[in-house]
Amino acid sequence: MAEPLSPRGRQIVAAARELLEQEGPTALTMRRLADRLGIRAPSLYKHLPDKATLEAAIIATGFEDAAAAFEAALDDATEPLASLAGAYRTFALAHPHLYRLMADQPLPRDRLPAGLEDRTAAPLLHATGDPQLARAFFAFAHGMVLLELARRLPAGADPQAAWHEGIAAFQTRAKAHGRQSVKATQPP
Amino acid sequence: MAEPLSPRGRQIVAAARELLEQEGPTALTMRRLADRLGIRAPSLYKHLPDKATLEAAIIATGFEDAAAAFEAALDDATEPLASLAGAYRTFALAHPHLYRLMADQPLPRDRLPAGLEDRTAAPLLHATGDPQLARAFFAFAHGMVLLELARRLPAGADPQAAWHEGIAAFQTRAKAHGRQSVKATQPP
DNA sequence: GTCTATAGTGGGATAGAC
DNA sequence: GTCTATCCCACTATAGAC
Repeated sequence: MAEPLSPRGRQIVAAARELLEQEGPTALTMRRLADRLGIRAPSLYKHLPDKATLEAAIIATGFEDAAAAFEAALDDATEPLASLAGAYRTFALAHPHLYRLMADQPLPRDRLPAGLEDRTAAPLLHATGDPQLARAFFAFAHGMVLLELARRLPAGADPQAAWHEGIAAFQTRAKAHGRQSVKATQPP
Repeated sequence: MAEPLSPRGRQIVAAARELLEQEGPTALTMRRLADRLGIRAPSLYKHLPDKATLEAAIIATGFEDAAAAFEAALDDATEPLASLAGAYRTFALAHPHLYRLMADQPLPRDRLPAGLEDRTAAPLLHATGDPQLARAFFAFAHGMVLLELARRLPAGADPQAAWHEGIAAFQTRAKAHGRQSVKATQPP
């Protein structure tokens, strides 16, 4: 689905991601990007067909990084769900504009490498052991991160405490699921 | 903080909300709004100082509606958290563009009626009995709604099942809090 | 309360020369 | 691979007449 980019194309994507992360989505224009590369905007179109392709390529690099971070968080974790939540939060708060580009809109799945979305989701599925619970926990983490980024929690609120409450709630639920599964596979 | 609007100003805000809800945020321009009202864009500025004021006024009407819906959901509910989650989801899915305008960005608190944000949050605080848990549940509901609106759950996924998992997790946690509170106020 | 005219800014993208 | 020149679009907002 996704046409491979030339080396120059990848340079452009890297510069675009920097621009987005440093100055936000409104700064990500073909003109500003060209400025940063020391060329003129029309020259970009020799390497990329359009802006949508550029954004999809940025999103893909974000998913690669996120997947790696989530996989690392799961290694040797004594509390997988808590570790994963920490990695999720760290990634999103370290890359707020990138995170929003990745998560705020329908995924341009046709323009992403095959399997990348699944790879990013795999650690969470492993940590929860249940797809529905994974989705619910995903929603919680996504919501917390967006509330933090949009400064929507009350001024005096301690986000860490809210994270802790949510993680605890889902850990309990995950253990309940675990017991159910074990019971179900054992004779009565 | 917020200057009261003239009757004509309120008509304009109502038309703007319709436009936003029906055609999305990119359609909410002063020109399109004027078209809908049968006037020219510059005429709008006789009734509203700028677009930010218009958006804040739309947001305020959304909060009024949401607060009323949440309060109704809590009346006579046997499962307050589940009832509130249902009302939250119903509101957001019925008004997707409005919801995003209300929730995706820092609140223009200076331009909103005093107390409106607190009134909207009150039912959730009542249902959870704990501010941190309320924030965590808020994040879950917010995240679920955004994942649904952005079609970010896998194609075959059943959002209802994920909602159910999350609600169950937080209900358990709320009951644990309840017991703790009771215990704490009773002699050992 | 509405209009016309217009300023000022910015965007994505193409054609064709070098 | 880069350039200049350019098209066409859209937006917020103001000034001043009626």
